[in-house]
Amino acid sequence: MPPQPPKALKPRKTPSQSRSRVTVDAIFEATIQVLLSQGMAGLTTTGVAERAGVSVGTMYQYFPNKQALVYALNERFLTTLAEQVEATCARMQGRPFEEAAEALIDTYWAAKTERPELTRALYRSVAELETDALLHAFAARVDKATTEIFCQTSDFRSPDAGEVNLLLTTVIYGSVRNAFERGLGQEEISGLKSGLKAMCRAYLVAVGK
Amino acid sequence: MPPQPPKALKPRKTPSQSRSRVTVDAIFEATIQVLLSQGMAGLTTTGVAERAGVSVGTMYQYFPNKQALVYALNERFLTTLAEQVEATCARMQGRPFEEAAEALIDTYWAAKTERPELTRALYRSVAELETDALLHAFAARVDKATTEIFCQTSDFRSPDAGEVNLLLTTVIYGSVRNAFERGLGQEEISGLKSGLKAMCRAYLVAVGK
DNA sequence: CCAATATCTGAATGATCCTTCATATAATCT
DNA sequence: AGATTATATGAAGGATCATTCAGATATTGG
Repeated sequence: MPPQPPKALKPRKTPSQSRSRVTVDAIFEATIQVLLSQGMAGLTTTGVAERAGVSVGTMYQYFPNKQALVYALNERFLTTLAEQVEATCARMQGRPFEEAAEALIDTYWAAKTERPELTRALYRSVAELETDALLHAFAARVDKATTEIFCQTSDFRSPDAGEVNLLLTTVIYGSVRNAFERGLGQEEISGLKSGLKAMCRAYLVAVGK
Repeated sequence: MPPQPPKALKPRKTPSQSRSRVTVDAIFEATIQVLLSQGMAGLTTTGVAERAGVSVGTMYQYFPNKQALVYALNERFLTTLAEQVEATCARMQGRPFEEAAEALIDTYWAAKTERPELTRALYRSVAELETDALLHAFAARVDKATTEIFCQTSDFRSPDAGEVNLLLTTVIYGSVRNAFERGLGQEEISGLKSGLKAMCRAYLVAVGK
């Protein structure tokens, strides 16, 4: 594999007939399954194809290479997450930021908790790809949505709203991830969640208008 | 490579003569260099050996396989970090927790900032290994050190000290990591650092004795 | 029903690269 | 110095896989 530019990560062809849409879905689901059971190291094109019940060639009709597959998978989930965050922000328009922050935490948490093992697998898979652009775009999109909330309803005094926004986003996102990467029990996890909320609330109150 | 048990991750042999200690150091440094320039995907045994100026066979005298090499590298850094954390905790014995928390943040931050690119590379490399045990041991060691501080000097009321400790550790560690994974400028980074401190402080004050 | 188009197949190719081992050189010890 | 142990060499073996392509099968539109 050539070191830097993995050719292209973009899909090769978009399905037009319904049977190919089924195929692509099957490939995605198979990728998830293999990722869950074998991890990124055990993810082979033939393995995924077999699990999906299609031939390798079919895979290559939609994804130019293996990494494009994992890339697309992550893109899918990040897009969904971004939409959920935007929805939460829209719903929280005009509410006090403490509430908005809590709602954001709930949103992240729910998204990651839905399939915890998959969450961990995806976190790992991202590390082995050229996903900087993807992650950056996601971060920008989320920042935009949250900034609107934090700026609109507020007149912060000391640090400006953008800074607070970056801090909250970073802390929330990072903490949620870290909470997942430790192998914690259910009680500890939910304890962390409410603790994180309390922390954000305390900070906002201390620094707030 | 067999899916699950990567044979052993333990070193094969410990150097006894001084020339072999030099060799092992060279291998470690070469691993770092390759990791920095090619990433985990471009890390090959022959590549590392070449960069280190030794033959592949030599590498295999000290590491049973490629992953053991990366494992050992991470182990080295985590051990150093754990020692630094313990030192910080020892130094902070008896001081108010707000100060202790700030000192902890400084310690983490300094460790990660020393070689930022290496930090990112190691974060990524860990994802592709069976490092659960390693990370768990590290987490336990750090938890132990910080717990002593937070329990000793304090009589918390509502959530118990252990919970607060877990929360702080998770938030600090996760936030530092996330701060690194965004590609931020120097000003934003240091803004985040002080913001994180303020947040921990606000939380501790709000919940504290 | 017949083109035209979309989708699928999977053996064969070829590249990569981890790992071994028989042999060589250097250090240490007695 | 001779024997023993430590360390180094790197070509060759062999396994794994990503990727291609020439040809088969299915769907659609006219």
